[in-house]
Amino acid sequence: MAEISNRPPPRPLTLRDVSEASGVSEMTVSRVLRNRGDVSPTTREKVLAAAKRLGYVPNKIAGALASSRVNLVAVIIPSLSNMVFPEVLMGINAVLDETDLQPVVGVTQYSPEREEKVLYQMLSWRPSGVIIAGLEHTEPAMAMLRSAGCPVVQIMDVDGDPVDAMVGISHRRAGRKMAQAILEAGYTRIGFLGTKMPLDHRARKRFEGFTEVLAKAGLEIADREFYEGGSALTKGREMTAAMLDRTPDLDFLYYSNDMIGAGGLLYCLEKGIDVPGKVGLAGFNGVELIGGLPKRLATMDACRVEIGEEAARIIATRAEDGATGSGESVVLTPKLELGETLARNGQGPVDPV
Amino acid sequence: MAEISNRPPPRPLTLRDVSEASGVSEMTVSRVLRNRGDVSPTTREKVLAAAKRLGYVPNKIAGALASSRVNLVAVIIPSLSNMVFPEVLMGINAVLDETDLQPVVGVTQYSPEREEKVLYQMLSWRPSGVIIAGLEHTEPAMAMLRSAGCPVVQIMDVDGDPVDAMVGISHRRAGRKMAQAILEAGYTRIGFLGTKMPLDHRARKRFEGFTEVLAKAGLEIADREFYEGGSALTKGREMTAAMLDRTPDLDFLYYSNDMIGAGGLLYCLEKGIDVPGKVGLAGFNGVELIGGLPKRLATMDACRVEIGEEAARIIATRAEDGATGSGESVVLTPKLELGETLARNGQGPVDPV
DNA sequence: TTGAAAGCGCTAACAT
DNA sequence: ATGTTAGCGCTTTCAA
Repeated sequence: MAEISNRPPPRPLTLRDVSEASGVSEMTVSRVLRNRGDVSPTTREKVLAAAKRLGYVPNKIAGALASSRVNLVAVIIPSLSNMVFPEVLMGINAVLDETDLQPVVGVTQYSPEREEKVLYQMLSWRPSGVIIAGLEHTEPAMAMLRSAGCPVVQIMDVDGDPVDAMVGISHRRAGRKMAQAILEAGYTRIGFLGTKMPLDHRARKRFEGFTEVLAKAGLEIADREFYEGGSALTKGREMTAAMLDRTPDLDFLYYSNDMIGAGGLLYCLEKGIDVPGKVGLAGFNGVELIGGLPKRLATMDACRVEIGEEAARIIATRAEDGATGSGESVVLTPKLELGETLARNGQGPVDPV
Repeated sequence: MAEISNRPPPRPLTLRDVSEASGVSEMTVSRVLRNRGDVSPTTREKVLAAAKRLGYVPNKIAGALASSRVNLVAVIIPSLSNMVFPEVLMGINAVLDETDLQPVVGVTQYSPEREEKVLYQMLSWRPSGVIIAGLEHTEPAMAMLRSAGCPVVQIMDVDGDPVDAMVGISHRRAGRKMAQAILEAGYTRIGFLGTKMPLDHRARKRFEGFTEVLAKAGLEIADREFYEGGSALTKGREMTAAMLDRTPDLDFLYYSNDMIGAGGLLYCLEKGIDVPGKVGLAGFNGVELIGGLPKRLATMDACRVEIGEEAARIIATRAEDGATGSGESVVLTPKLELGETLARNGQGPVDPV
């Protein structure tokens, strides 16, 4: 029996190895492996067999350099700990899976400096597209986005001007709509509970829209509470307790996200507080979890998965078309869901916004 | 005033552009930009200034090809919709952030075929390391991992043999420990509720460990219920209702994850069922959310963040050392947390496992 | 249908 | 401390 070495070669295999093993030129091997150009079925088989037998994995680095085509899409998001962003990623994944594009995820922790670094790193791979959360960036980051040389889609927010394309919802409008619904239901002593995040522009815009409508009605936020870190559900509980203790005459609590809202809801139910009779509650995001709570929390869907899908679709389409389009703008409209925690005296708002 | 064009150049900038703009050789520019070798402070400044002024972003594709060094780490996980995996990613991110390594995430949707494809894609970028969930893979995937030519860390599970390194917990042991704790607390009519996932080997192993201990005590699972898709919290509610309805004499419900457990807990509390007196409950994972529930659910910490950190640390260390180590095996021990839902007659287990 | 030559933009290795 | 030369492993382009 001839001696056959099965040890994996110490050096990664190259096209040349496949070429020699199949007795066909490197060029033809390359053509077979990429399904480009005409190759006779016989040759094709020979090459495929050799490649498989050797366990050849093409080197995309070299391929990308030679063709200046890279199938990577840079995705830059602030965080992974808030399910909102993994959900956006799911949308992106779902669409890119149909193409040969690969998402590469960078996380900024809501830090502009980290965002700048991550963006620089990603651009140095010359990706086929950039999907980045938000419209606000440092000046250097903006400069990089402008001269990225590939489609750039800014997501989640549409209150502002994009560098190129954008996909998202208007958080200012979301805040306004919620305020309107609350006022129409007859609530007037309203508390706000949210994150202590000066750099979360979207939360800020929602808050601004919210207070704007209150102001028009001659009202102000009656109390407010902010948190940082920790389990959102627990924080929601604690903040709610603190606030109702401090300002007992509040009749509505507006939470900047569903998780703290859920915590607040559980707290109120435990304390036997009549929701939404005595106190109404609302959150933001429309997370799936709400359906499993004892009462469905009022919320507004942030269209997370859809945003990811649309953004990916823009990149994918431009990649196919050879970068036809530009400046696409997809404005999604979050649905207001009253659930069972926003309806005073059994009467909900009439026709919000 | 001289005419200065500020339009971004149509062609991406190269080292050569910086070289010409600064009057220094390409090689020296390269050295400055990578902080390699000795460069006089004067030259250094000139180069840095030119690079910044032009907005030069190095091309890592070319760099990687020339140096055969790639700062990418392939991370392959089954899903993003279960917070477990984003948490692992957070651990990986936290550690890699200290290095110049970049994680690239691939999602398999628990499909072995997709896993194979994703792995192939990632390996074609010749990453500096692979972090992949699980010990079970298709034969071709195993072959790829074996000949990856870089560190491979299999995570989450340690019940089996790794290709190279592994970091995780023993799910079989976790199942055993929980069963033991339940039996010691005096529960005997036990129902199991979990996902309908033949490909979730870790859930399967927990279940096996669990039933193994029951069997030794002469017991069997008294009822079982499986689900697929949908909101875990809601499913937990529904399955619990169905099971207690069908088998009213159950005194314990073991859930394969905390989210469905939380749903079950909320349901029981609403129905006024005495927990843990009439029915005890336990989940798995140790998610943060548990702290915000009306009663803390018994669970077992799956060490998610820590697993990510350790895995990343192995890759990072080997990347520094020039691949010294090999075959590292980190076995973490999940803490059993009895919470407030596993203690019959106010008496918890004595000394589990 | 196949092959040969010439780079892609950078860095290793060797001058100087 | 700086420059020169020769590739890295592929694909593009042109030729046969």
